Amino acid sequence: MIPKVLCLLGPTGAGKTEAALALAGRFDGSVINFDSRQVYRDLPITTAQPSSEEQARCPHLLYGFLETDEALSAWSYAEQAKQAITEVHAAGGTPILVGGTGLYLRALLEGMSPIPAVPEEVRARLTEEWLECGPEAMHARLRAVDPAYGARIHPHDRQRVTRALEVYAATGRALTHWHADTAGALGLPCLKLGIRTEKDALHQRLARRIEIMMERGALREVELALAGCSNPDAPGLTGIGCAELAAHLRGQMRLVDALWAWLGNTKAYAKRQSTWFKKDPEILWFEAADVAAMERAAQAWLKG
RNA sequence: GCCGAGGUAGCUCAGUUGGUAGAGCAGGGGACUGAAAAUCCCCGUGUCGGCGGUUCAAUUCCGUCCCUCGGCA
Repeated sequence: MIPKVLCLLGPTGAGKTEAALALAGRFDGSVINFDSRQVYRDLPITTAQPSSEEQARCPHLLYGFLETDEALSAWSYAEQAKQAITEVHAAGGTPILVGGTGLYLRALLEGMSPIPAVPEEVRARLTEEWLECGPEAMHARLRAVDPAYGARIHPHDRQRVTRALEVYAATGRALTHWHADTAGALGLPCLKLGIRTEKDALHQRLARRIEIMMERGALREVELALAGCSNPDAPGLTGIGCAELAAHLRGQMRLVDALWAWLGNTKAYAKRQSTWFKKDPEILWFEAADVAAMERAAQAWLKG
């Protein structure tokens, strides 16, 4: 039997955690994370992971399980999330996906192209070449091997240009060809519930949330994470808030400026998330506080 | 009161050897297939402090006034 999955999504700070607990209580749910930063063990405060009290109220999976210097690819995330869904379903619970990383959710529900893992040294070499040759030359190389993708991607988009080139270097196939195939889609029935918040209200919540994080020891948390990690560019340290506090701890920024930058970057991130989710016609949108309406929608769908 | 330094975009500032001005941040919109809280793209008329003067033309030069910040009294 194929598990029915609930999904709760929306921009950061919209109130997903509270709504998730309500849904979990109602439908015997287990919460499965799809947020790319809440996976880091040493940064629970800065990444706004549910507190231990909240996590005690129902099973929580895929939170805080990675070391700061470990990266999590979308593919790898999707594999682990599938496993988690299977486990929850086998135990008779309702899987509830909660998070805000659109790419991870897409990878899980719709699959990705079955591209083999690219050796680390290939990526390292291309990153170096980017620095040596510059964006225009690298983009010209991309257009030569994959004109279609080159036309879609801006020359300055370092991450995508080097990614396309590393896939070509490692597999001899253009990314456009790979994208014609997808694999790993589960065909899961999934009800997507979106939390929408009025912008000014969201911005106030985000500002308040930063204050709370500071009260809970965000600065100390980042200090310890930095101390415990030899790589200053580690994936876990690139999260919003962490990067700004790290700059302050290194003496590059006054604390007030770091907090201000943190808020600004969080707002911009919330906007990027909204832009991503806006394009998904499957999402049913709800006002932040209207948990009852979400429960009704979920109830009707789970029965139907 | 005197001597300096300033007053230009919401903020911090650049600039125009005279031809009505542009960066960063903030704000708005968008892209997105294994780094995604990542990585990128697009969007700038503002009495250039007020008023006079010189000039074909002043935000720019001159005068004067107002305001801010230092220093000296």
